[in-house]
Amino acid sequence: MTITQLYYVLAVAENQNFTKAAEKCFVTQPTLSMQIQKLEDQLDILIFDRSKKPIELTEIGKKIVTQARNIVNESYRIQDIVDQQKGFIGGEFKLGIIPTVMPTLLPMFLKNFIKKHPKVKLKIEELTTHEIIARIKDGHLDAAIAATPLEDESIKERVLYFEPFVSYIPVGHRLHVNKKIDVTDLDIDDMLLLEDGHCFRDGVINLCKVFKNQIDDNFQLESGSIETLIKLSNEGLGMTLLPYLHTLEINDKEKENLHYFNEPTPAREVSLIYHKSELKMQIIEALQDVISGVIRGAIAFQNVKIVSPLPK
Amino acid sequence: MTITQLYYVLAVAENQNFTKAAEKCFVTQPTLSMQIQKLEDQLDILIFDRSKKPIELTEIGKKIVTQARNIVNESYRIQDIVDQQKGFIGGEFKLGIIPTVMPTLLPMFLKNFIKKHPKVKLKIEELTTHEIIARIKDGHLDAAIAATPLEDESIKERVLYFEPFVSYIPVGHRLHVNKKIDVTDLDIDDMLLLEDGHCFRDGVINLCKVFKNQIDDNFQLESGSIETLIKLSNEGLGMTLLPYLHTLEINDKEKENLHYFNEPTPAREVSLIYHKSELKMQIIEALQDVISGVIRGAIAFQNVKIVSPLPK
DNA sequence: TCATTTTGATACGTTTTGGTGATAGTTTTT
DNA sequence: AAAAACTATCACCAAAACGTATCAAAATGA
Repeated sequence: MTITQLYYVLAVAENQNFTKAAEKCFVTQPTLSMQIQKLEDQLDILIFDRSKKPIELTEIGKKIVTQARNIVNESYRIQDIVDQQKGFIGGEFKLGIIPTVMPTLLPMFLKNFIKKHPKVKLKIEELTTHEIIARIKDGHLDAAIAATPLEDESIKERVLYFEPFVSYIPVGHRLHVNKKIDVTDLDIDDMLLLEDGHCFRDGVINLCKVFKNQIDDNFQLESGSIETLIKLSNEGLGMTLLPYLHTLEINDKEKENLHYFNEPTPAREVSLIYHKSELKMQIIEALQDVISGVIRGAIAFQNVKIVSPLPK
Repeated sequence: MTITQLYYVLAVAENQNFTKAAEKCFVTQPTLSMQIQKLEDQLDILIFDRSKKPIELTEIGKKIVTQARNIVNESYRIQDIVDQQKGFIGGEFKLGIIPTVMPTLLPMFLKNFIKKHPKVKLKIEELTTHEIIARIKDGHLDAAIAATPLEDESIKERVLYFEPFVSYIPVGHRLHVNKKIDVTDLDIDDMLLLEDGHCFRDGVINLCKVFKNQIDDNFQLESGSIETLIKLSNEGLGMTLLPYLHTLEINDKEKENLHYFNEPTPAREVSLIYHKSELKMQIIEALQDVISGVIRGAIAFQNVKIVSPLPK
């Protein structure tokens, strides 16, 4: 049994296809077939059920894949230990970011980070919290930036900042006259929401403390981007909530529609999250340093109250 | 990096000697040297400091060895998963047993176990609790039988039985007239003890609740075996305590010197212990089944009070 | 101090293994 | 029925792993 064989098994399990798996591993398909057969022979079991199309794992195959992932990940840690010892910060690093953080935070720290750590090959992907959690667990992401707390056993969190919610209330809305807004003023029914899947949406819903059995979904305006929410709101279709960093980028005219909350200001907690196995911690810590550095000064709120990003 | 290379590193780290390590791995010394060099080259570090004699691990080498042990152990688990799936109970199994349990318990279950599980190649070693803990942690033992609780994070325990302490009081001793003995009657100063390192000794000391600052060690009779303790006691050199199973094997004359304790009877807890990683659980459970089977009936005490086997 | 032993590294030849390309045999898709 | 997609198998090659013989350095010991 070799680490390579286990790696091949993982590739086939993920792609459900020998040919594609071979490409991902940069070897030919026969190589992969033979190595996996060899492993199966040695263990005297079948890992894959080749009669099913697409290929499936056998019962024991599933258990072996779990353990194989373990071993392969642990083997990466050897290089990690060496890097740590040498103080080397580099190599490929896959970072996920949720959509409502990506456009505002990324420009703030990316150049800084690349300049400070040129040897790190950052691969950044915009993903929902749900996708992020799955990919951190299966090793396809090294870390991610998401709203927390996630309450997930196998994921660790390092808080980066607290980002207050700000109301965006168009002229003519019943709340537009109020200078400051209180959480109790909110009504989920005239609130423009992001599409399902965005944790910011869930945060807003949690904040509104919906007591009704279900949200009235006969006519619920939803959008995929915060930019669109603002435009819809301008059209008089309702108010909406924005993450604080977004409010720094809207034009002066629109800024007049911003209404801050009474303290304690509701806010989301934005964290750097990563697998509990703590692989590539040097890079994770480097990221944390850079982001904390740029965010310091950008957000200066006291007395915030964290809103859960999870659908209840 | 291969699992084999990591295994070689472990062997050298343990033996502090390439030649001996090579023997243990059933390869020649150049093979081992080359593979380790190759790994060191790939990682671009030195794992061993070859200038020291005997050879030493470098700082980073120590970390790598820890991780290598991890990976190698986890790789064994693949075979384990397969065995479990097949219901196969076999292969080499290294069991440690503490000296005060070995002679009484081993004959009771060994034949049974071998008959029931002929494919298991049992390698049994008599070791102190201290040695057992170390060897379970470094993977040289698969499981052990010892007095518990051990309060060790990385070791799991499955209680096999509670074995009462029985007083052995020779004719002429001040307590010989008492039919039953109470814990409060005990005096550490006229008690014959096993040598240092035996957990049964520590159990006895704990039982005696020594309030004095230190045991009077000007003249303290100690012995390496319980047989000897009985003989010394017969010579009038003091009383001693025996584990219950030992009392089943002494001759009728000596049986008259046995005095049981008032309830709650002080007893030691004897458990099957193993690493928390739960490798070879099928065999461990098979062992537990067999031992529990033979012990049932052999010990029928209610109302026992467990004495800690750890030196305080 | 000088011979002997121990021990790790090196050189080189042999065997094993991991890998490729071509192709055959299935199953699925069109 | 033909084409496409996919995995298994075969022959072959290059690289890796391993063994034997040998060397150099350090430790041992007389």
